[in-house]
Amino acid sequence: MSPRSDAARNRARVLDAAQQVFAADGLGASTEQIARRAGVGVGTVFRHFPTKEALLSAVLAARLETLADDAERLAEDPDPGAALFDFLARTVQASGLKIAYADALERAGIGTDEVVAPVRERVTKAVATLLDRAQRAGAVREDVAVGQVFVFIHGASRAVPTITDDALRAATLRMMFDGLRPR
Amino acid sequence: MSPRSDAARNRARVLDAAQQVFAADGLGASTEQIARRAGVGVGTVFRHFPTKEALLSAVLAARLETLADDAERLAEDPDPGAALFDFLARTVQASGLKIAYADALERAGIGTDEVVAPVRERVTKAVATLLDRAQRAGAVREDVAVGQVFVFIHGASRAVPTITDDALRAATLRMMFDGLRPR
Amino acid sequence: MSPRSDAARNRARVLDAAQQVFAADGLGASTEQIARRAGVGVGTVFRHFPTKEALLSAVLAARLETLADDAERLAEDPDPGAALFDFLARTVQASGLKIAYADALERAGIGTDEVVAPVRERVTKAVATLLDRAQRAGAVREDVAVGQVFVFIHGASRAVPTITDDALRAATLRMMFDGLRPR
Amino acid sequence: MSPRSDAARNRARVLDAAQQVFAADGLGASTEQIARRAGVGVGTVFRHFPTKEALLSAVLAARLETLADDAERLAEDPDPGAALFDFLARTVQASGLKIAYADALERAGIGTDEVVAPVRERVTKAVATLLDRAQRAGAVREDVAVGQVFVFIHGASRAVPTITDDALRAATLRMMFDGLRPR
DNA sequence: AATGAATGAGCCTTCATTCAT
DNA sequence: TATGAATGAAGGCTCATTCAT
Repeated sequence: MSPRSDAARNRARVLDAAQQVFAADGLGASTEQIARRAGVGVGTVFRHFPTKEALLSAVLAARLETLADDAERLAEDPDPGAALFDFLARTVQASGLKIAYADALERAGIGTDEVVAPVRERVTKAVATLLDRAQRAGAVREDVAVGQVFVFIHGASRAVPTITDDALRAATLRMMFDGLRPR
Repeated sequence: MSPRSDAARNRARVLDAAQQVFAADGLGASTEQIARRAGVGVGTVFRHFPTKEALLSAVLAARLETLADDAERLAEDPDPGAALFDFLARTVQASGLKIAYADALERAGIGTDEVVAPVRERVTKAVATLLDRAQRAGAVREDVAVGQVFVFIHGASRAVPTITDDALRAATLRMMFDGLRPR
Repeated sequence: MSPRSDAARNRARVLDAAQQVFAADGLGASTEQIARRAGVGVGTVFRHFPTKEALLSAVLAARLETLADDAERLAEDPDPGAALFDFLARTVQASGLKIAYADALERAGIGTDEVVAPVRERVTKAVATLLDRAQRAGAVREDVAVGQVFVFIHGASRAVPTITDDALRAATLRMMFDGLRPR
Repeated sequence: MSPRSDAARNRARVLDAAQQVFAADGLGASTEQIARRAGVGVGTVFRHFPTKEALLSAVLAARLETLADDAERLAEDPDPGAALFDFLARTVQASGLKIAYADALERAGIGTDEVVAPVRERVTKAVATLLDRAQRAGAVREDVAVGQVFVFIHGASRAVPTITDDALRAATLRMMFDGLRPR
């Protein structure tokens, strides 16, 4: 909290706070609120992220970074089918973001910017690999394109977390992604 | 025409305008804008819907009303499986609301109020019937509950309309709902 | 002050307040301050003048309107020389605006907009007439162009009002404008 | 080089930068911007000039210092009339400050402080000498006081530099100062 | 002495809501 | 009942100033 002591730490705290607040209150949450949650002044938020959009982009990028990590790690899983569906489940269930993530995914302009674009490409590539392997293993329909997988993620991220019962939520998630399997 | 009917007409115009504006610009659209679109003053909007939330509720209720109508009509369809999936596709593809609808569905507080609750119950009942018949006909998994159907609707409404290519959108929709079918 | 009672009156009050406040505290004065002076809420200021620039333009336009009126009235004066110098003195001495007026005159972008442009043209024309007549009467150098007259006005408006002694201020003003006379 | 001279060099750089930035962007320019231009951190700016006002004063003082130098040098010119008018023209045309200079001159509080006061007195004295000599030589009206000369400088500094055409600007300047000459 | 991150007051602007007409 | 002007709380953002390093 002391000035200068660690700018990077503050940046991270703001990012964290933003993640939580956006998740809890939607993208409309005020910068003030985020600053409070991060334990810093508004000015600090704006110093690190000059615009609300920039903050949003950063949150989204951080989120996608994690996704990419997950996907890349799973690309080496011996069971390609399980790997893909694991990835999907983990992604949707991931604590925290939820709404903000999905919201951001669909907001025009966000996700197109220079901060997010590279990460997005990385995730896309990783998921494409996951998908390809799953298809070769016969665990996923042949006619599924990566873009569709992201639509599934988007939809599931939005809707499924609204279920509070753990078992039911898991079941619904599985069911929705079952649409990707061969019949 | 009597003042009574004048008022009724205005109410309808506002509701219509709200539907369009929310669909086009999101729930953040200003009341002013809705009034302009409806060709009335802001005051009139507030006379009919004392709060933005009330307006939202009314829009949602109207939307659900249509859904219920659809569902009830389809309940008499000779092919129960087709009936359910027709209903789902129609619901998601329905022009207009889309995002606003889904947004509203998940906003806490909305959909729980006295305006929406009854309609919601009606839709639920109608969809339950549709679902039950489809299950009896073997077109849908036995272990699906109505609640889950709504989660599917919610997710699909959010994500699928972001696809601009008509054929791809339809295919994705079908694929997602395929998760409801028996394997 | 009551809503609706007289929107036009409120607009005028805001304009008046803006004039005074800008004159007293410079163009940087806050809208809040202007609202307070006008006895209205900030929202009202923005309803009438959607932007600070718009308010500035309006103030400037109002000011120029008065100038144009003055100039046009004086164009019929039997003594062309006196007419021009009267106009100049009156313009500079005019209570109120002072700083804001001159500031606005030089701010790029302001004075070029659609609100100010027409009035500006009107003043220019009127002053051109005044100048022309004064030159024909031999009261002003032949080689003076209207543009230069405005530069004189601008400079004098800025500097002369800083003199508090009435007689000295008048004398200085006369002296400065003497530069326009034939030698 | 000793820390002493380091500090001195920095002070000068800041002053220089401030001069340029104020001239280019007006007194509203941010301290950050000035620091950047000077190639130092904001902290350094504030170490040397604890307040924006202090910085402004310093800039003004530096400017007046130059003026005083000019005036004192010209006091020995064999042609007293030419000397005064040369001084006036040079002062107004002086690249750099222009607007900021004039702004500062009229802002209450600035120019009255302990930093500026002494220099101001020095300029005043020097200009008084210049004026006196010019009057004795019959190049300037008898009834002109030093204060009025400064008002002329102020007004001309504000208005004349807005003219972009070199010849026209010079002519206008001459014309305005002609007001000081005997008729 | 220099640095620049942190701070928070303050600015412009938007918008739901009220209420005189 | 309809209207739209008025209101003021909030929101995003800027900037002078402080202070740990």
